[in-house]
Amino acid sequence: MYEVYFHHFTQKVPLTEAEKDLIKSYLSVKKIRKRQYLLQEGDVCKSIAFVEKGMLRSYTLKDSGTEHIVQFAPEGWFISDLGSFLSGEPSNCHIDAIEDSELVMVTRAASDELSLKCPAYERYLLKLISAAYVSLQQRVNAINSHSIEDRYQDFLQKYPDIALRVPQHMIASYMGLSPETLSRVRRRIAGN
Amino acid sequence: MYEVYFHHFTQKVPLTEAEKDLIKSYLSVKKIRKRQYLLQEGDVCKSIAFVEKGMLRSYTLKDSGTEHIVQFAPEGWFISDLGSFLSGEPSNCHIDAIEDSELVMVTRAASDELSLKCPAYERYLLKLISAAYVSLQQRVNAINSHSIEDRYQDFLQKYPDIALRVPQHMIASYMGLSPETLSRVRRRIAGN
DNA sequence: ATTTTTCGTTGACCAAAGTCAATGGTTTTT
DNA sequence: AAAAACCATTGACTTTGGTCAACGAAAAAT
Repeated sequence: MYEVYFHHFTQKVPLTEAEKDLIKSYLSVKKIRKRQYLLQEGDVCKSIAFVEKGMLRSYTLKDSGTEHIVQFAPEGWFISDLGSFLSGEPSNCHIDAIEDSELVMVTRAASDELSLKCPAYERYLLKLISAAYVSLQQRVNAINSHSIEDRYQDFLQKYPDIALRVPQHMIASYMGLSPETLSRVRRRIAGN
Repeated sequence: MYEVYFHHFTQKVPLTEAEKDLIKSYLSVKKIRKRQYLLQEGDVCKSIAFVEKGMLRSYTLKDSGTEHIVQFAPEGWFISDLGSFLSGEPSNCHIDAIEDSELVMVTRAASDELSLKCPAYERYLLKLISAAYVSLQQRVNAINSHSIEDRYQDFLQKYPDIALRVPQHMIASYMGLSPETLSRVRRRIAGN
């Protein structure tokens, strides 16, 4: 357990064995089955989940019942509703497992205490969130300035693993498209 | 000088006078005139700029020459190309001043050294970027799940100051719309 | 093994947004 | 004060993507 987590961690910030043990004492492990919720709309998001194995997604539901996928999280990624996690307000999104998964969980309390006791942990968090911010900003910019053909091809190139493991209508939802439109985009790309 | 900066800072993280002085010694001030560049495509982004006064924007240019505004930064906000700042790679966006502005600048080297010497500084950075991440995520979600009417009204409500100080075609660009479309949206909203 | 459900694709049609062009009002520059 | 540049709006037309409905294939449930 924790292999993927600490591998990811030490890629960003080096750790002594003592620090590793300290951090470990604040973590917990959670297994979750496909289709099971990690968070439901209205709950306060109390943890950040790091994915050791499997894949999760977060999404919002419109009144009409339509899903809008915010994020996919395969192995080596984290998932949470940071807005709710940081503010303590109820979340307006759902998180569930797309595959049977294993997670490393850090609660808000644990994270705050670790931040004080262990500068390396806070540094890791900063790098984690900075990277997430940068990639979100690229996503917004692509939405505003690239064709959906380009955006779909970028998605395939950037997340080939996700593309293979997830049904296409979820990718459409992530891109803000109807499944029919994504299907037509694929045909156009294939046939040239 | 630095009033707005430290006001913003201490809202998020408390500071002793000693810490304040230490941090001050790593900052510098920059004045920039309307239309002047802070960063151009191809440059490496070497600083984070905090806006004391005035307003800046970051944007990308498509081959066709069309601008796509990534972000506005009025007083109390920071602006940078974090991707380039963190990686040291050349930026693919421009930053310029929409109004005559005064900035507090932190270079990458200063930021790294401060992070080591002053935990409060690193904590501030974490909060700053976390907040930016949360608001970006809300933006992506709004793009994928709300009508442009709703998005425009949200923009007006969330950033009334920006809406008043910036020409409408820039807001259109920020929202990924043509100026004509935004104009029609406004008419529809007004006349209902 | 058979029945359901889920998925991706396709067609026909409709609605939304982009493009192009023109206009008139501001603001800036000179 | 006049000229130039910029800006928002509007109309006509085109393109793009959404919606609805149907179909067949594959996967999951029974």
